[in-house]
Amino acid sequence: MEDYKSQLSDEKAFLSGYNIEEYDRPSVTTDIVAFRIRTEDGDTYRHNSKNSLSVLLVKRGEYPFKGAWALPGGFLRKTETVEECAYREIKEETGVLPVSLMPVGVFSQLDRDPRGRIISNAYLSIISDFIKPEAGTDAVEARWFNLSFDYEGDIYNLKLSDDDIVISVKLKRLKTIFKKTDFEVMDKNSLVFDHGRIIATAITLLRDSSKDYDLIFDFLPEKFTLTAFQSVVETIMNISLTPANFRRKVSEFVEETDEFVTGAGHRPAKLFKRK
Amino acid sequence: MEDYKSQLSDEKAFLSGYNIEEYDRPSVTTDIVAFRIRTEDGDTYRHNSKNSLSVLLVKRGEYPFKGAWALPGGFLRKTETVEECAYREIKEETGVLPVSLMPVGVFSQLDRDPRGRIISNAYLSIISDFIKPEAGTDAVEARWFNLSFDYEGDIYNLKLSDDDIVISVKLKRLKTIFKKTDFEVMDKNSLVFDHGRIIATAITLLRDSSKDYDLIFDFLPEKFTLTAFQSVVETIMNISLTPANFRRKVSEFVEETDEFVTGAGHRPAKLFKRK
DNA sequence: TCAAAAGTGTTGAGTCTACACCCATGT
DNA sequence: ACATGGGTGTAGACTCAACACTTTTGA
Repeated sequence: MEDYKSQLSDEKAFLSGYNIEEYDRPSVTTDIVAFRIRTEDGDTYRHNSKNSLSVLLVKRGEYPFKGAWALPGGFLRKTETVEECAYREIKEETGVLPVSLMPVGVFSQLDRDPRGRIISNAYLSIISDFIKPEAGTDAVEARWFNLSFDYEGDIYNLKLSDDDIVISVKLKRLKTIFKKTDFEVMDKNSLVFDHGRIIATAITLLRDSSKDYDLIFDFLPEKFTLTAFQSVVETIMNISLTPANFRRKVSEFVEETDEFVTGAGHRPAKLFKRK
Repeated sequence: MEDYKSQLSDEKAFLSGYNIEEYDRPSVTTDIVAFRIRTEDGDTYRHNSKNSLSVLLVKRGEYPFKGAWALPGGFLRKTETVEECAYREIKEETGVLPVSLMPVGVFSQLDRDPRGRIISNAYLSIISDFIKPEAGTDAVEARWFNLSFDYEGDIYNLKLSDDDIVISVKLKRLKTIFKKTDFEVMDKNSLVFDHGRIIATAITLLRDSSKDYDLIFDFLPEKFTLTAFQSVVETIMNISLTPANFRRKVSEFVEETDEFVTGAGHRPAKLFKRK
């Protein structure tokens, strides 16, 4: 430490002569995989409504892949961190503040973008239906696509659909020395860039991180019924649970309120808060 | 999808006119937090040797911070992915192939490097003592520093030491909407750049990821005793375990061999393999 | 002989799962 | 009245921490 401090004036000289522009620099972007639980309407009397997990795609307004559906995202600016960039992009694109924003990984394959060397930092974002959108949304066409992500062995099938649009991606789960789950897209051209791979990685992270229920609350309003809570878990994990055991398991994470939901044609449900 | 395909020739025109150099681009580096279990020698008769967790630092040969200890790492090259860059750097610096290489996160604070806008992708690497170093090591001074990382409440203390050199960093654990554990360095100048923050994040990830024992095997040779296995877990997690229960818990992850370790002054220990 | 580590057995507390069962409601 | 979801109780299986105990060795 001492011999470094004695050289501070040399260091100043070095820095004033240093020109960062002389070195190779890639372009850096963020892409955001924004998740939302969409409530499907149907019979409301007696029956609870069903949920589905959806992800936000935007229609590209510019080349490359103009007109194709892709993840929202954009270039990193000079005066912001990567996290701030992700936050700004999702806010511009959806008009809402994301409840959470979690790093998914860095995607830097040489051929991932036809414009050249562009590195993407992917973020997982959760958008709550219970937070009102702000004004000032970008005028891009954005749609929530219902998502399914199933597997047989190492082969995964990602399906994004909204009305008549269906995007299907087949992926293979890889084991690498990089430990974290990684996927290889088997059928190219189904989703632009490497966005299929990014979404698959993000949904895997979402499922892994949901195990301690921490992320689950981000999909819920401040006060919720345990059935709503359970339904979000089931939707995300694509499993089904028994209510009796679920409510006991989560009891340590929630706190009763003295409010109830009535008018549903069955016994009123108590509202809970996060503990 | 269709209206995008009909525009392929427009897209070609766009791409041929596109000049990536016109846009802001940051410099991109990787920094590697390489961990190794160091066996401390002492009495060998009857007593098992003690382990300690250590991390690799290199003495900076260039400005800025010339002469200070820092994480190994370097700039991303044009023809490699971020992962390949991390792999190349750690190989050049230690002369060994890392057994694993796991992404820790992206560090992009505006003021993290005095040279200008430089984004670092941090990787956690595990170096096994049981893999022989290759030739062709860079001629930089590199040393393994013993690591301790304790906390009281939200305040964490990171200590790196080797012989007479002691580097101490005090950090605060943060709760953010970015979910993943993040730290803020409280006493600047103790470690150059934001390397204190990076190491704290990496050791937290190492401990979290060790819970399923997956990473633990990377510290071990192909065949090992259950006591050696337990000792690695204890060293990393900074806890102490009872052998009887440990061996039952890990039995599902390992497989017996018919070999034994003898000559230790007590009952021979059976060697196990990863299942 | 004996200290140290290797390894097995057991007990009691706690947790998890499946399922039976009652409660409260609005049409 | 009754179907539906809300909610509690409980028996048996399973898991886990603590600790007593036996085995094997080399100086």
